[in-house]
Amino acid sequence: MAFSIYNTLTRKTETFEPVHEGRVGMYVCGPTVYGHAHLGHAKSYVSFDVLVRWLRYLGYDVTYVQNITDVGHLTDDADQGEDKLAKQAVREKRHPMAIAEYYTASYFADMDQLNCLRPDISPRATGHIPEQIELVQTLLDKGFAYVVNGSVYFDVATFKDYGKLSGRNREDMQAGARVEVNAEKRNPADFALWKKAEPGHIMQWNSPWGRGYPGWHLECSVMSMKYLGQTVDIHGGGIENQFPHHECEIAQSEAANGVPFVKYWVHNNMVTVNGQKMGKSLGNFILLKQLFQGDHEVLSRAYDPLAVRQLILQSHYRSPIDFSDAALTAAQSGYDKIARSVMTLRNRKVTALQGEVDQVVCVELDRLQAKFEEAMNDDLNTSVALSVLFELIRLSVGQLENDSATVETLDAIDNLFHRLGGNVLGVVKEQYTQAAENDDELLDHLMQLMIEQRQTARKNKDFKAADVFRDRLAECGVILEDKPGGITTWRRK
RNA sequence: GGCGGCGUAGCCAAGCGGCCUAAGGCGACGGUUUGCAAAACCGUUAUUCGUGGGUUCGAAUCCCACCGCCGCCUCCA
Repeated sequence: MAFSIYNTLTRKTETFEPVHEGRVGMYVCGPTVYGHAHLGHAKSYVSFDVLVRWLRYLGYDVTYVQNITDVGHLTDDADQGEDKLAKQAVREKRHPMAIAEYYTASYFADMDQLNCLRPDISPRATGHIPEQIELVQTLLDKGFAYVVNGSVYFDVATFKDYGKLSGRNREDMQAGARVEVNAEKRNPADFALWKKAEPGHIMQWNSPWGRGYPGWHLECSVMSMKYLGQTVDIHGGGIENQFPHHECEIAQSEAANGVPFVKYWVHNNMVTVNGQKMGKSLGNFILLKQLFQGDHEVLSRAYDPLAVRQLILQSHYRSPIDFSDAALTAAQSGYDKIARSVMTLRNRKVTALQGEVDQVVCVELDRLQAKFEEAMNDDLNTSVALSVLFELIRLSVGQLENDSATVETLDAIDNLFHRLGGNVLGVVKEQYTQAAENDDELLDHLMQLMIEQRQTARKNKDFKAADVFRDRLAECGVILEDKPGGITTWRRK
């Protein structure tokens, strides 16, 4: 069965066939780096990470490009609103590029925790200003754009396909227009390609039209074309970007190139928190760092990044997901079960006997792999794929209870955990350690416990036992030092 | 006002015309195990899919109506 994916452009699930056989170019709208990543980023990038991993599993040579938006565009196309990066820069009293640098590093750190593979290319918008100017010039030359007072706008009336992605037409939008009309535009639906910089605007560049900065749809078109060609196989992003962002990308790209910009548009759905849209003003805005540390009033504890990943994969990427403390707790329990089962299996391999692979187990493994592949091929049904992992656990448990299970049989099971749970879903780790993330704190507590036990022995004049404590700890590389006043401290050797 | 989605057990969630008297996870309950716990393991937990009609030999799955919830249409992943 071939891989099928839902294409927003055609509103159908289609069999996936890349433009060039065996190779896939995939572009995903990346974050604007003016703050730490939040739950919405997690859902989006975990979903696309699984898509990349699945394509690679299928044998495609994937080039995954995800931009970093390091120039904060205006909040709308009218001459109002603020540049988000500049705003944050003022708040933090740092240069906008320092802000971008800082939050880019933060973003990658969070995505690493979620076990998202790094994109092959992470191009920065500010590193592609010449290319963006070039595209604007092309559009002007071809008559799809016009200059007004140092700004350049795309003339929507010249592009007949405008609205094909989002199912809108210009008439409807004019009827329901809410955005204050920018007097410079010929048509309210026209969008900025290049904006004239106001005197106070920090991030600005020279252009044929004067000092200014690029419109917010431009960077994705330019960087997608530069690294992946005029027609990319997959362009992904959040559903909220379907209009106007992606619609505008299509318009400017196809007007310039005369060929389709994207073959498959893939959009993932949004997250809610406790049933409501996540928003800064609603008090339910959760950053990933807060989630991983349990540092938020709606959270009862810290959650393992991979448990969060598992929660995301439990539902479909095109369905909205509601994050709640209860949902996270449930996902954490499920994740712990997988981790413990895999650990138990791997530990057992050390002592198991050598021999033949159990053929009955093999047949079952083949069945599970087929079920997994079928689910993933069906528009990435990660929920069913994940359920296969739990079936695999049951199979594994059965073998662990069987004293004559061979290393080879256990290996075959582990191999499937590794390939399906690890390589594809990214919830099974390569290596598990008993140690917690915050080892130092744990160590402190354990040492305190040890010292208390030894104090009790000393109080009872059981110096022999007290010495055994000290000697055994010394063997572990820990030195105990008895200070005056009955205080005992410890240090590493 | 325009566009789109959703409503399946206590909770999350898959299924999208017959294999469904509906996966999987969490929780709960009963049992095995345990000095007691924890963990682990076994079992039970929806004859029914928001409500009411209709189409069909057959519907959770298609159509209509109604009720309820959510998102997008302004930057947002």
